[in-house]
Amino acid sequence: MAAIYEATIQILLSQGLRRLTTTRVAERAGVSVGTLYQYFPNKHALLYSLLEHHLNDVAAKVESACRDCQGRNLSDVTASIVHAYMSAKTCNVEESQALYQVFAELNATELAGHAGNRINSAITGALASVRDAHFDDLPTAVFMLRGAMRGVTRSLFEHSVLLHRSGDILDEQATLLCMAYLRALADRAVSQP
Amino acid sequence: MAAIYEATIQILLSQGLRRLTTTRVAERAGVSVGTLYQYFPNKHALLYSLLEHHLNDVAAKVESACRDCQGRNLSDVTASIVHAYMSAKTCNVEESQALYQVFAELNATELAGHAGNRINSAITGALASVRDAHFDDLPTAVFMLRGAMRGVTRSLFEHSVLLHRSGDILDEQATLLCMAYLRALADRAVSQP
Amino acid sequence: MAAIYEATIQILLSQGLRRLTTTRVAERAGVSVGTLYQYFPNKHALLYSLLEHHLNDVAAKVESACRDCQGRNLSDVTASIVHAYMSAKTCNVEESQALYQVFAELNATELAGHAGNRINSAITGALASVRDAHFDDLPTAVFMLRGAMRGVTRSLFEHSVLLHRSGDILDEQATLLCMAYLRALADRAVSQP
Amino acid sequence: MAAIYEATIQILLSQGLRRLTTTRVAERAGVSVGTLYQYFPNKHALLYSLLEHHLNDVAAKVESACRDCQGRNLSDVTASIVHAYMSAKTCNVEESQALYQVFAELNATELAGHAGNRINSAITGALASVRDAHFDDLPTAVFMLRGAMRGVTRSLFEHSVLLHRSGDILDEQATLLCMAYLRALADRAVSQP
DNA sequence: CATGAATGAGGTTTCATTCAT
DNA sequence: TATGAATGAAACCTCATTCAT
Repeated sequence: MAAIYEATIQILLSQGLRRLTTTRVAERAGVSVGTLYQYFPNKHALLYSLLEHHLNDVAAKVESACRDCQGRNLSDVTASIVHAYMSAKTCNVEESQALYQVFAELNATELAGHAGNRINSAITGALASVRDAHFDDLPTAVFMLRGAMRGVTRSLFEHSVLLHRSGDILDEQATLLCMAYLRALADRAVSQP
Repeated sequence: MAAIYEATIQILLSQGLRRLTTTRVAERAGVSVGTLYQYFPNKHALLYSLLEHHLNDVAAKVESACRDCQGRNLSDVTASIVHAYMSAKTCNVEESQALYQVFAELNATELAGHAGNRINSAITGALASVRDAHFDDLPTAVFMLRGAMRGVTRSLFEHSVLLHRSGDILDEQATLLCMAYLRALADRAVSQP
Repeated sequence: MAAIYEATIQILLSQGLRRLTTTRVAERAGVSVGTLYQYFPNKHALLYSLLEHHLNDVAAKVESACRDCQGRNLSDVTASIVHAYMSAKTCNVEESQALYQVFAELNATELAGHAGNRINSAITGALASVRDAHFDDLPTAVFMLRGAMRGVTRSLFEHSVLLHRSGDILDEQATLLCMAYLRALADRAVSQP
Repeated sequence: MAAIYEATIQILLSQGLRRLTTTRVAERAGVSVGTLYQYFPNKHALLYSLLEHHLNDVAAKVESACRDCQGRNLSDVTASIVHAYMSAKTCNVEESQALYQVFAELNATELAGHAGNRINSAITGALASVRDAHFDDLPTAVFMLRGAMRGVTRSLFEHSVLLHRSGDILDEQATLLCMAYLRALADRAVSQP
């Protein structure tokens, strides 16, 4: 089954979602179509499952990072979250990249919903525990944060050249982006009681 | 031809890219398939053209906003850019939403490349003209900015509920996000000469 | 479309329902599969339509015969009905024979229902109008009559040799079968008031 | 093996011949496909065997009834035969009903041939032994009789409501149908020597 | 013997595209 | 120029059958 996942990703990258056929996946995975259909009831389920795994991986990493930085100050917490998110996405570049197509095809809202909620909760918890800052409207803050990280990551994959650019610049910039925003939010909360 | 574009978007929204067939588009547009094929050499060209229009629209609006705020201070420039980008995306919600699928399907890098370059240039020019701030690494700053705006917008469309939320909160938050980032960058440039 | 019907019947006879594929039907009909699917939304619809036509033909012939013998005596009416039914089935031997398989496959109850009701009504009307006999329980009589004709016809097709046997013997025997039954029923009704 | 037969019938009734797969049969029977293939060389053999059993059952019951009424008068003999046939079919409603599909699929002529010959011989013998009647053309008489019983029974299963109707009416009517016919035949033989 | 994962030919259906009218 | 019936390659999926365990 790992072979099937792997094959799916390879084809997604080399031929695109449009040319991803169950037959081709099976062939590349070195099994027969019939075998593929014993693991997944249909093509949709295969893609769904692949995406689910990926999103859960990301969610797990973010959750873990958020647990580990509970109660620290804003700088540490933000850096942890951003790093966890971005490295989860970039540690397996091919997979991440391949899945963007799948995400658009599947009505991914539902799927993103589950993993998305896990991420939301984790980040919300972490931000609420920050020692040196307070946020009035956490849901909005978290929404903006995720949007920003997501967009930056997505753009990163499109300009794949940048991926190999002394890797940490973007991580650092993304942290700066998020931190500056959160600090601004927190300052506002203080000055507008 | 406007009818064909319109029909394409309708079908994209109601049936998804997967079920978008040239026959269905023609039917919905009230013309015959043959006619459709006189305007567009093939299906790909139709989608490509649709996306191109959209991206050029956005680029044009951002360019216009950037021209209008040349030489102003950071707050004004940032607010202008963010507002131009987000309102360009949200003024025609259905279209924007529908096109996400197309964007993923087409190897959009090429396409985004052209309109993308226009946007990059415009923002770069605007930021360079800002009176009260200076940026060492403009390309990176612009890259981050676009990524952030893009991600926020994308998330917005997925949680379509938020679209109807007292409209300007997100615009305002996005501006805050971008401005805080740019200010932080500028401050850094000053203190690390 | 006539070519498609014809091809379907040919294949049903030569290869059986099991080997009847849409591709084969199209090929034999001299059209492409695509064309077949422009006339019939799916395989089931093709078979259904074929069967419907046949059953309606039979129903029409029986109805016509029943109209023409209104008010005659039992002998004439019975002979007319039996002859109409059997000749409707035997005038197009191949078609009738081929359709037995289809009838079993489709949950034909529904289909037979419509044409079946037409036949029932026609026969009921004819029997009610018979001058020299009266029936207490017409529904049952009609049910038995149809069952008998049907079974005899069916057996006839299985022993296709008999089809070429001085054709009218079976028609005559079937008439005898039905008439004897109806006469017995009528006599009973008289003697058991 | 009884479990396999049973499972086959269940699936035939619940899903239809089209969805009857060896895997499904095995699963429902609580064995593995491999095991199923140790009892039956292939799917066709399973269905064939099932049908054969059924037809032999019917044949055996008719034969038995015919033996028991040797030398009686026409009424008794006819009633015996009809009752034997119809009760053989209705004692196991589900099985009978399920097998109609199989009968149509298999080129049943061959199969029906064997059991059919047994039934033919039995009925022929019984009719030949009747004390109070004589038939010139026994083969035809038997052919008609079987056809009539068969058609009535088949219709009965299609209108499954009727199955629960004070059970014996149809048995009685079928007897009436057959007896009237045979009596008419016998009378004719006498008057047309 | 029993098992059931693996096979892959073959079936149904869709759809981009053409071309005679 | 506009039409839309026809095309047929190619997609998804099923299932009878085998064979290593």
